[in-house]
Amino acid sequence: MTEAETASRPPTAGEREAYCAVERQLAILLRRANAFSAGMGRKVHPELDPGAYGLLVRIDQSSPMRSSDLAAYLRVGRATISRQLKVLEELGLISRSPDPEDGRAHLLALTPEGRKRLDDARSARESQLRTLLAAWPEEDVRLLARMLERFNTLTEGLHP
Amino acid sequence: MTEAETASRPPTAGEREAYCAVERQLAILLRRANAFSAGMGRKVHPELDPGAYGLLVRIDQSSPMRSSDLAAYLRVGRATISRQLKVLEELGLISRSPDPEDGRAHLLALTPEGRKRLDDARSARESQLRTLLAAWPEEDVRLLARMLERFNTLTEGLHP
DNA sequence: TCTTGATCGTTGCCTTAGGCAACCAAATAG
DNA sequence: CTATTTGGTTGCCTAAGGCAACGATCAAGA
Repeated sequence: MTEAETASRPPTAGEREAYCAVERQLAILLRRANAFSAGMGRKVHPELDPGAYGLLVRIDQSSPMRSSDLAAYLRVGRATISRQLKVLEELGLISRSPDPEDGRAHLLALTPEGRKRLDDARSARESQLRTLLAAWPEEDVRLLARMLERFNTLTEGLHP
Repeated sequence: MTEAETASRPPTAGEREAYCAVERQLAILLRRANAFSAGMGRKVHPELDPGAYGLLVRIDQSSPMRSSDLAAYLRVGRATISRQLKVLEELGLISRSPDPEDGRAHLLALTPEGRKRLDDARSARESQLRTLLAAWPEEDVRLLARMLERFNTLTEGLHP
């Protein structure tokens, strides 16, 4: 069956039930996200707040990058990113150098201190997650990661 | 292997990689959660904001229930729940009747109007999700739901 | 070349969600 | 009958994010 057919025909009862289940579980997860993120990063250096963590991860993956790219990737306005980057720069975790090819833009990169803090935070979060998932076999952990990744990929190409 | 053994021995390289992958995908999902929720509920009646939706779902599942149960379930303070319930009551979507067995507590339930709005919101969100997941076979959608449910269950028994 | 429009980043002002602490009323222990 | 605990509400605070406005820069066209 093609994707177009899948999108155009009415859903079967089974499909409706499946979508509804995803929708319900996502609602729970997203609703608990705050407390969850807090628990995830509480052990880390307190100045590295949960919000900053996501920025550092992405900068680490794709530096050098510009702040508007970061905003688009995280589906957040440039204003939000700008404010959070200012804090990260004041803490010495990132550097903003002028883009040699575009006088308006700045290029972001982790400082050595930023990389160290990011590694600390990452292993702390990983350890929290390990505690939580201790009873799962490794294949299930991998499967969860793969399903989440596939789902995240779906939201990649949305640009509103 | 028992759960205790799993929790106590050091992780293998493969396991570390698996936890790290889950951690990374969760970070992306949670970071995009705001924009995602907004997109999910934008089509619904605007007075039914994304935050209220999660409350209505839970009240629908487990009514009659008390507001402190709701707070514990969603991992937020009683204050937050109280304020949001006040709005929902003013909109006529829920009723708060005194608990006959405990003079301090109130029992929450959906009003007919609340149920109607919830059904509208649910089917709108379900439809958005269907558009997003159109290319997935039904088994994969079910699998995603099941993995999310299993993960959410892990956070059920946490009481900080 | 100069002008017009688009883009990058920043800042000000606003709303919303949520936490903490104080409080009241009701229940329960002694 | 007091003392402590618990359910719910409210006041005050912070953090995150959106929108709009702005300055600076780039790009395209007359």
